[in-house]
Amino acid sequence: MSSTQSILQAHHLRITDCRLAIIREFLDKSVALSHSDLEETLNKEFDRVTIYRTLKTFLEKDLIHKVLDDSGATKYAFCTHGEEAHAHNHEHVHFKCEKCEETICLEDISLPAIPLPKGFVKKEMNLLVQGICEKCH
Amino acid sequence: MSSTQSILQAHHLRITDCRLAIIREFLDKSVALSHSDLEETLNKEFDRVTIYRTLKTFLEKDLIHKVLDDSGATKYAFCTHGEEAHAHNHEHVHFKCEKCEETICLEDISLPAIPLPKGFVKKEMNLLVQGICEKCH
DNA sequence: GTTTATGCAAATTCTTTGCAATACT
DNA sequence: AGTATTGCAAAGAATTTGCATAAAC
Repeated sequence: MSSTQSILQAHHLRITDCRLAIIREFLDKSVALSHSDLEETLNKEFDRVTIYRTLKTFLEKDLIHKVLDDSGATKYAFCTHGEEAHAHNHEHVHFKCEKCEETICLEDISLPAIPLPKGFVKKEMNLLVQGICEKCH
Repeated sequence: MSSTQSILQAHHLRITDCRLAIIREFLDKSVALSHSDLEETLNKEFDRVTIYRTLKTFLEKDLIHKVLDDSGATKYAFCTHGEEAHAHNHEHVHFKCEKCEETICLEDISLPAIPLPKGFVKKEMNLLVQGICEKCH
């Protein structure tokens, strides 16, 4: 059994071609992908609607998470953290290149505590750094 | 001449009712607003398309900036920083309440330097903190 | 008077929903 | 066999474009 298959099993999801293909995309590319990125790459192998539903399912099962983006398009990235180890890691740091528009996860960076005004409770933090990546320099 | 009018003049924009109304909204509410927020509040006083175009113009002239949001809707906030003083302030910290969905600017917080991988150049940073605000607690 | 912004219509794109057929366990 | 997933059609949002009219300078 392939590792992509066991990922689905671990999350109590049925093994289907579309789900396997989408997981493989995330693992191969290791950048944040939008619905339309997937639609293009999978080149009409699966219905647009199926891709929407797969992304929604993956989100609910915490296989992927949303990545903030200023373009309007919702992007997603695979949650690579081992489930147990980082189950409560709700802090994400991403870098988006303004030229190639690729967004990558900066895994190793942790955010400092942000002093919030009184009465505010933090649940999650997302930092998006924008600039030029090493490939486009 | 009102202050909203002089804001437009300072950015070399013609003074029109729609532009004045949208600026007033941002100044009054002091939270990040989406196109549909404005459409509702301005209650059909202006065409949907005109609001889109006004937001686009304001973005280009740096009167407003995009605020990251995980809902898919693009939100905008007024650039309150005095232009000269903070012209190069490309760091934004926002807090979004998961209950009331309001997003506010945390003006006074500055972000630490993020150690980027070699070859990466930072242009802008956006931090979105999500949780519960003091009103919804 | 010239230039720019607006409103309306219409075209695109993005996303969701319902339902019957199919695939998974 | 029973349940969940898929594909197709179609509906509903969100966003953009073209063009004639109206407003700003």
